[in-house]
Amino acid sequence: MQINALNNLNENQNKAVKHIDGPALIIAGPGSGKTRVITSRIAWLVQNNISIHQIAALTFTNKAASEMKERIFKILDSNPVKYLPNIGTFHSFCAYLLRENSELLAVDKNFLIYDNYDQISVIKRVLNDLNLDVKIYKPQMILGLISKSKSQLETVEEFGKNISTAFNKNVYEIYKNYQEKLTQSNAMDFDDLLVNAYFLLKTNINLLLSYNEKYKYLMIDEFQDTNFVQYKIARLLSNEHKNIFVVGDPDQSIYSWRNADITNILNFKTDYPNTNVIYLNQNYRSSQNIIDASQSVISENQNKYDRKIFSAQNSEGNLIVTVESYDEIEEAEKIAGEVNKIIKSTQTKLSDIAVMYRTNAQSRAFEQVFSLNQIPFQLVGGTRFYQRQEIKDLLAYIRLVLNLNDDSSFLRIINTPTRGIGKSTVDKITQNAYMNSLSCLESAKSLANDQSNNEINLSTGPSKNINMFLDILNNLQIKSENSEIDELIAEIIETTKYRDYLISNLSNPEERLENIEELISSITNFDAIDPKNKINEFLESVSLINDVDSIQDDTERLTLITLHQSKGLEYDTVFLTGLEDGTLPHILSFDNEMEMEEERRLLYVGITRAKQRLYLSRVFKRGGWGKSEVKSPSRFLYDIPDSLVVGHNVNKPDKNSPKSSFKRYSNIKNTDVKKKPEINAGEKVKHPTYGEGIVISAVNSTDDIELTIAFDQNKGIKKFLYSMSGIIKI
DNA sequence: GTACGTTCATTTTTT
DNA sequence: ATGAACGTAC
Repeated sequence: MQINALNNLNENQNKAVKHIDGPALIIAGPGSGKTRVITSRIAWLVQNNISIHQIAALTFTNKAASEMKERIFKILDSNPVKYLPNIGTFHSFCAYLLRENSELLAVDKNFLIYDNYDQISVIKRVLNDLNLDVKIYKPQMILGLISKSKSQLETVEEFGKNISTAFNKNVYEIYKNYQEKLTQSNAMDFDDLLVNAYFLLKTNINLLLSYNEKYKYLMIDEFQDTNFVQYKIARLLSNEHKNIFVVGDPDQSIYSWRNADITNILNFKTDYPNTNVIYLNQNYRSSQNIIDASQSVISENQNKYDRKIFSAQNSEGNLIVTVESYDEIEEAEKIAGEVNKIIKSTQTKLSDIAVMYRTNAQSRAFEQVFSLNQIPFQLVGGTRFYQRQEIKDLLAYIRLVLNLNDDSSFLRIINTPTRGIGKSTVDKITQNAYMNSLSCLESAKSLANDQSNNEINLSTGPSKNINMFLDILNNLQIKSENSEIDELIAEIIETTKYRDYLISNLSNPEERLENIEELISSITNFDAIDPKNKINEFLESVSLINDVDSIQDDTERLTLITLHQSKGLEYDTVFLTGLEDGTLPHILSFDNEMEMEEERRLLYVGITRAKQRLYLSRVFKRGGWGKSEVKSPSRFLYDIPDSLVVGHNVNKPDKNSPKSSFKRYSNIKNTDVKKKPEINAGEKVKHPTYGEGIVISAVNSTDDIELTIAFDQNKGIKKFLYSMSGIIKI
């Protein structure tokens, strides 16, 4: 077997790759080739007669897993890798373990994986059952507490033991009911996958031994983002052979809100006494200027891993470019222009360019403007394909047909399309289900048919409608048993008149119909490991992978991606956008020092994705929910030295004043606002592009004046920030 | 009881 | 933009 991956490794990388016996901890900076080291090591092991099946490689994100598979695939030049369940995320690996050994658990092999949407729907139902206020017991927050407890391997009972406040007592009740509902629906949430896999291995010694025998070598990428359960699972899997090889960078830890635990790295050496620790501080990715900028940002953190990253490149590279725009549309337009310029004047391809942002909502403006400018792009995550209403509806039908206990799906589609089963009937169904420990479907069936037995009564109209719905389900079930999945979907659309519903009730019906077509083709083309189990495998991939938008690598596209998802990736040119206080750092981390440091690491991750060109973009005003807010520059921008930046630097106007005059964690003033004369409604003004107009209104905002101006001819009414607009009085 | 229009509040990151 | 909550018409 010809293996080329081991060429061109430096001394330390080589040492890491060839360190075979016992535990190894690789602390590596950005761009040091972490994934490359892992894949090279796998290749090297294979070269030394270890079967690829004896190696388990666990990653944190799907992207990382598929990247790794792709690389291994290239190195080994053969394709069993594609289907290997032992190279993947922790979650998919655990789901695999659980399904393989479902007979040891009290669960059906085809358990469902409840995603965030399903989880929230369950929590809301529980709150309804228990008569608790959604405003106080915010579902997302409750889920956070439950997740935290689970990832500490605490049981529900243990959670219940340590409660002092009335609030926590209710959280405990919610948690208990939540878990019961999941069990009843034969479903697991993301944390259950990990927890159950852990207990499965922990309590079945023979099983554990067999997996220790099976997986002789264990690799973990992005180790800084593992949580407690994941670490415990890793310990079990490496229990016998102790060939555990982990790679991580504490400065890139950005998932603490998901209970990622940095102490896993710190304790590693204690837990594995013979650990070989290798540091990789040389950066092979970025130019010196980019590295310098990243260092200047990260070095302001108190909790910093102390080390010096140095570049493998000789030249300093391009200066970092700042982009300043009026609002998010102009930001997207300027970046679109810059992208076109780069494509025209350099060798850079669209696939070498990424636009990154803090929150998914920020992708909207880019989608709009790039579509308009015919710049092909690929949206990673975002309002994901599988989160779309019409897709969720159809998947809910499929899920319910396969598993009648799936209450989340039942409640989603019981009246979608509307079929005369309104809120009060649904309330009765869930109430009856709660009181008699029934699934919602059973509850509905009994309410509609044997009314004598229940305290709750339905009148004839809703009863008839429920039975109509049950008939539809029955027919679909029969259909599902003797036809292909695309026929089932066609049948669903047919019998529910979903198309009519969609056209008359939802926005953008054409787009939604296209999405349904895409769903059908992606199911049809889905490559199942076990073809007989195709639909279940597909549903699992929908919950766990959720990433189809990013699989299309056949055409040249620019990438739109959140900073979180960008981890582990690299691009020739990176546009970091939304560098405003409140966006990055996000406003919700303002009063928490730890979270603020994590936001800083997030920017660090973003900066270090760039190889050659880095753009830092911010706006003066960002729209949210109808409203629009004046934004100050991100406080992090002030940490990047002037000398590294070309364009308008936030530091420049303040050049002579000492930096300490600037209060880091307090409200920062927009220093870029020019001194301006008064301007009032009714005055005549001139704009550089739109020409002459009349001020309709002039409203003072934090640091500026918001102008609404009506222009001559057909240019219409436009809004500006005075300091940015170039508007002059005439 | 249901459908449908209006109003009001919401406001991160992901497996 | 989206969903819950409320009011109104059938």
